[in-house]
Amino acid sequence: MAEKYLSTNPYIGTRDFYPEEMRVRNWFFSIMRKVAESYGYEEILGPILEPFDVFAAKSGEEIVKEQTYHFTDRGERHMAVRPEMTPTVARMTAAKLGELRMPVRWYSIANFMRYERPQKGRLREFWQLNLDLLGEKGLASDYEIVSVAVSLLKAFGADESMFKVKINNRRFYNDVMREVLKATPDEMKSISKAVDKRSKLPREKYEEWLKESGITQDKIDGLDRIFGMPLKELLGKIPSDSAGGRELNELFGLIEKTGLAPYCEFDFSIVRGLDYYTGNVFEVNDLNPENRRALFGGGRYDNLIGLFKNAEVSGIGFGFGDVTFQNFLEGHGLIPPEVHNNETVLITVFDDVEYAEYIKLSDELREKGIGSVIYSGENKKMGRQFQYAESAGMDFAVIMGGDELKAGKAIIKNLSLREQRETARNETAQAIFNWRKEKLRNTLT
RNA sequence: GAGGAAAUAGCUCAAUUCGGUUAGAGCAUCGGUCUGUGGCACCGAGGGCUGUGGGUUCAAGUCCCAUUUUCCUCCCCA
Repeated sequence: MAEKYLSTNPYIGTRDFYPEEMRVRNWFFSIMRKVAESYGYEEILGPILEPFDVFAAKSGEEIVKEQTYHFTDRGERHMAVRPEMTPTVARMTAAKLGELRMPVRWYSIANFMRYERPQKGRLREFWQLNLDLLGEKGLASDYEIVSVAVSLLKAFGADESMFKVKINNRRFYNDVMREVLKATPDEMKSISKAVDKRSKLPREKYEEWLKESGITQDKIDGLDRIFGMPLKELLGKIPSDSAGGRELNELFGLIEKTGLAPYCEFDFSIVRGLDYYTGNVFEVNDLNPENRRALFGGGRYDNLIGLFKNAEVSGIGFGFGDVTFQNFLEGHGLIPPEVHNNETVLITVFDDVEYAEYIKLSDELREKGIGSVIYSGENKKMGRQFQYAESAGMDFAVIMGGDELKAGKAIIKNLSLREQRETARNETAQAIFNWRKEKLRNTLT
């Protein structure tokens, strides 16, 4: 027999956002927006569906073949639910190449889907801040992107003990593999896959993995020597005209002269899964041992626009997922308690005041930009009314009983501080506004 | 795609080695003590086909099979 009712569970790997969850999400995305805009980035958005081919060309085999939700529409078009934003950004840039003034600084906050087995820090539907700088090849833009990444985390109160930006370069990586390790293109592929595991896997397993791919002990030892070398030494071992080496060297030159040095480090194991990266690539890691996942991943892509137009527009950017980020915030205790409140005022009610008076008060508050709700429970004990307000996350209550009404006054009560102030009835909105501002100042200092 | 663990009230968990009356508690919710100041106390109430479907048995929350979901690990990645 069929089940009597439909399941209330959201689809596997997706989440419902109730007000409580939505508040947290809105809070951190609004801070991200401010940071992005402080660097001159403008918000964009694209459709959730793109032609399958937009992703097929460059996103990496695994993502497209195994993890994309795709289907044929009624017009026989092969469509995919976006698993990432960058191809859409490339398409949008290519579409308006002639009229866009370069460089373009864009960001978006959007949801994506990947058909995967959900686990810690990874779901099937996730949201992501995506930020890209297009049309500028110089290292200043690489630096800027790293700087935005660091600023984003610092805006939440994170410091260098909590995260690390790990930087490498695709071209440099290839040069080192070829010149120092003398690896063939085939070997390079297998090594790339294993490199990521080097620090995570037990040593024997790591070696076993490599040997299975036909990598000799000689080369494994060579790899170890490479990983042991600081960037400067490695740079000395490859030809001085290596573009990747120069890019990496210049980027670190800037980083060392500015405030970013404590947050960044060179890490030869950062390769990134997406196929379209060409130059500098980076990953931001949570240093909390409980949340060993990359918070961001990003890098430079030189050839993506070329999919759509015969033009060379280089871009650099990153994606910053909400699932791992929330783990990051929770893990480091960076979600302030006020986030769980909303700015709504409860108007408490008394039987010795006509209900119409409360409607008038509520309308007045709304007109002045203060959201309010009139208490509507059966039980009108004051304690009950306050409890209701607090559990609903409201920050203020207004008390206007018969006595206050006669005197032309009202009492505003800050629910979290449990303090109250008397105000003239017609200045209620202003008084709440002022008190909220005080509160904000206190939390900022 | 591979492996492991789990699923009992809205939430967190109980339910006596080996199946045995009517499946309990805390928290939360609602009502009351108590309509002028909420985090306390006391009293009371509602809420369960024990994830779903089969099977074994006189008897299943408990044992077996399947299935779904959740969590974890791997692959991969944000």
